[in-house]
Amino acid sequence: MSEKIPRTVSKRLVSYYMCLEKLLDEGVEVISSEELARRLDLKASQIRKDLSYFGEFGRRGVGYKVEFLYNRIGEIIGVQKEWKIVLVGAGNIGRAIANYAAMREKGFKILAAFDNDPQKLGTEIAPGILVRDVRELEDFVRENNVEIGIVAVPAEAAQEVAERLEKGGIVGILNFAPVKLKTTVPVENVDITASLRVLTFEIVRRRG
Amino acid sequence: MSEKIPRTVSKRLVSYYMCLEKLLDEGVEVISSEELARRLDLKASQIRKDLSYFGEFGRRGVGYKVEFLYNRIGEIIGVQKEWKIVLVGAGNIGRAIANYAAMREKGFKILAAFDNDPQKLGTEIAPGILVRDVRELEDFVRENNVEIGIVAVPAEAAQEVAERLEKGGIVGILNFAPVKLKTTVPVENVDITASLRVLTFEIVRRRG
DNA sequence: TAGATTGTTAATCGATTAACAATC
DNA sequence: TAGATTGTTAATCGATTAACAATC
Repeated sequence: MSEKIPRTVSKRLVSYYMCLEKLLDEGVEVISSEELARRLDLKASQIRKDLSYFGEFGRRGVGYKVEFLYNRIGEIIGVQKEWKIVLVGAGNIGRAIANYAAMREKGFKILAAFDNDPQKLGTEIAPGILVRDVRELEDFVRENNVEIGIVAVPAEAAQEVAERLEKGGIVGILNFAPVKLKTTVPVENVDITASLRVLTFEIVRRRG
Repeated sequence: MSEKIPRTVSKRLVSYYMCLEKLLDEGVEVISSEELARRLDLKASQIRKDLSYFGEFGRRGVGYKVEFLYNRIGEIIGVQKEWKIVLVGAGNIGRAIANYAAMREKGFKILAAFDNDPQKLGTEIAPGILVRDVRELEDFVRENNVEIGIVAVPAEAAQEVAERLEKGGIVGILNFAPVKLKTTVPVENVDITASLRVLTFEIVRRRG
């Protein structure tokens, strides 16, 4: 354990966590790396290697206790606490995110939404989530110790929004705008059009 | 050119295409691999290597003609035609996708939406996109030669929907449900909760 | 021509996997 | 104990990068 961790393990660790959540739900108490690999379509040795970066969580000859491993991985990836979030952009995507119940259940709490459309200000984009003036963004983030900003504004506005989030003290950004944000904090991108293009490329490739 | 193409180039090729689109918009006519790399935060040699799998598109001592390269990559990744799409699931995410104007502009045409909620049937989820009964899904896909299915239903229903799409003759799936679909056709996944978890993992990692 | 930049090779780097000793 | 499965090493595989000859 405790070498340099490959960048690729982050995504897999998250997928282990989600799979263990499901197993917990199914009432499975112990699982082997082999069986977990089968479910995730990976190699068992890869799972064991990935876990070994962080410690020893299993029992030889037996496997992994689902609940124990779930909790350990949860600690590693930072699941324990509630994350405070602001949503910037109250358009279609913003509304979809705000109404996405699963997020709240999993510890992601959207404190407020922001937009620059006067028509939308003061309305509720989702139950309990008020739309505020984007000019208040920086102050709100600072005053409420918001940790994550979700950027759901048009591409042209995204970089500026990111900068204001950073100035407010945000520590991570989930970006839905199709631009590469220049920031010092980590950014995860969700780009639907790009995903569709990767998909269609794969389709034409298979056609030969 | 024409060796086996690394799986990682797909995503990059798409990002080259999107960047060239922007350059075209800015009126840039010629670009070097060095400058393109700077914009995409990659190494110039990687871009040249990636392109070399598909042919020779540049001019030594000069660079790449933006429009020419844009068109060539467009051909490679399958941009030329209009892709016919159905959307399954008329909830919040479905509605956001249906109303996402950029998709239509980029050649992704949603022919219809499907849901099992009687309340929604016959309504328009977006201008010109009717909500139909999910029981008609397979026939509709077959009759209209639909190529891509977007799955925006709850996790429990996703696998069944995927199977019906496949039976109808779909050739690719964009999946928003947090499950690993078992299919024979290519699938691209968009999982917002998973993206948030990868982001928060990165945040706690940087905190040390 | 001289300077610039490609296309491609070969070296490096990093990630995956097989194999197996340790051990429950 | 015998059988099973982990944790870890070492081998393999694949992807990135530096370097440079080709050439515009």
